Amino acid sequence: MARIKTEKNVSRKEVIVTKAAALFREKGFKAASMRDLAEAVGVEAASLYNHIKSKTELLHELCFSVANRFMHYIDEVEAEKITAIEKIEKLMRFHIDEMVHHYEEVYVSDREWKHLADPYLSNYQNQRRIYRKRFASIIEAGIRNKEIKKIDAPTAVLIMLHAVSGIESWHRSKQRISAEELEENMITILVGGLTNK
Amino acid sequence: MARIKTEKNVSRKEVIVTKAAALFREKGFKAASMRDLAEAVGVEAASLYNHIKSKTELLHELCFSVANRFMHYIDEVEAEKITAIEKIEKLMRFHIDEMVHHYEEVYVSDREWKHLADPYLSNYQNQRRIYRKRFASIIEAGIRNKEIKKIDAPTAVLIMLHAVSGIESWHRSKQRISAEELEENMITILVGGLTNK
DNA sequence: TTATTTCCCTAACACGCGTTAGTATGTTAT
DNA sequence: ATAACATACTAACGCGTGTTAGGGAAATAA
Repeated sequence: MARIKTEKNVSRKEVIVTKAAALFREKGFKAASMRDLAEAVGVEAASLYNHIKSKTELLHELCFSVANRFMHYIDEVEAEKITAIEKIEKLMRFHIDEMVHHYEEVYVSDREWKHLADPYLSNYQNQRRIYRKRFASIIEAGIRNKEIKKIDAPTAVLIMLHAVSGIESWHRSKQRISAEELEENMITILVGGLTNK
Repeated sequence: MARIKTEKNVSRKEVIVTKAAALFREKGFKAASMRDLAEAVGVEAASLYNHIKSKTELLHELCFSVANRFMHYIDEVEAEKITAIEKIEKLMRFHIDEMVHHYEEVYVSDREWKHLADPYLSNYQNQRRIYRKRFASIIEAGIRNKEIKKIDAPTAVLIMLHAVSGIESWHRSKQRISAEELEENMITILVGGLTNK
């Protein structure tokens, strides 16, 4: 009889969630079937339901675990006594690291959250909106004390956040350059594009 | 009896393709059903098949019409006798305009091409790869004659192209700033981020 | 008007989906 | 060894999907 393999301190549910992230990333949430997932896990589809409540629950878990990580990090950064540019650089490095090291999860939560159902959907959208507002506030503070070019802060946030998702292509292209080089290049262009002079 | 309304010089098929773009953008290709599309068009699902061959054909048309526009434009730009930075600025402005004025199509072709079937899939992926290579070559030329910072060109391309897709949020947020302001801000940050000094 | 073509309808198909019920097997605790 | 539990299986459900067939209505051509 097949059995879901677990390593120490990893529940069977966590194994499923992880495999789901990879599958949702590859095929998209709607196109990925529970039978696909079962096969990836090495078990029959019905057996998954001993560990999870529904397919959507998998998406919840992915989206909110990612969202929480970003929320906690921006809490930290906001509290630090450093320049606006330094805050933005820290945030961007965090985004890049997350996209590099937790690729599947982050990608899925970024692209597939539309398929969440209320009340999770509105909740998620709210968190996203708030996060962007807080990011924009940092930029605006930087503009006021002339660290940063006079630009529209919300637009700058859009650019920053979406640029990071380009790392998807880096993953697919088999990492032609190292993660560190990737990070430095992105910081150079993006933070450099904001900085005054 | 219901009938698909057409204006002059617009075929019924074109009406369907346009509505499909809006629907695929809103729900995603897989989640959008032919019955949804039929309702949007004002007709029964089966009736659509008098005008189209399949659901996938709709995706083909969208993806390749967008891809062709970008390919033709980069042809033009490459042929011009202007600096690398000017070429990049022209390309970026084109990307932004396309994303602003043909939002649904461009968005769909950017996010849903995964659901194309071979041979269209490989064809599309190829075109994309080639386009990015050509874009990167322009950047590399700019680096050689010191117009542009010493950065990894393919990474810069990723950033540029993905940043543009942030315009999606601008569309959803009901266009707080004008399209022109949006464009100028994006150019300032992105082209500014590349430029040497 | 009549003949022809274009378009849309209803009905139905085969299929894949997420999920549940009921049962058997393997693991852990007594 | 035996009881209790966790986890897997098979079988099946109701539903929504893309698509086809065949017939009737509306527009166009004669």
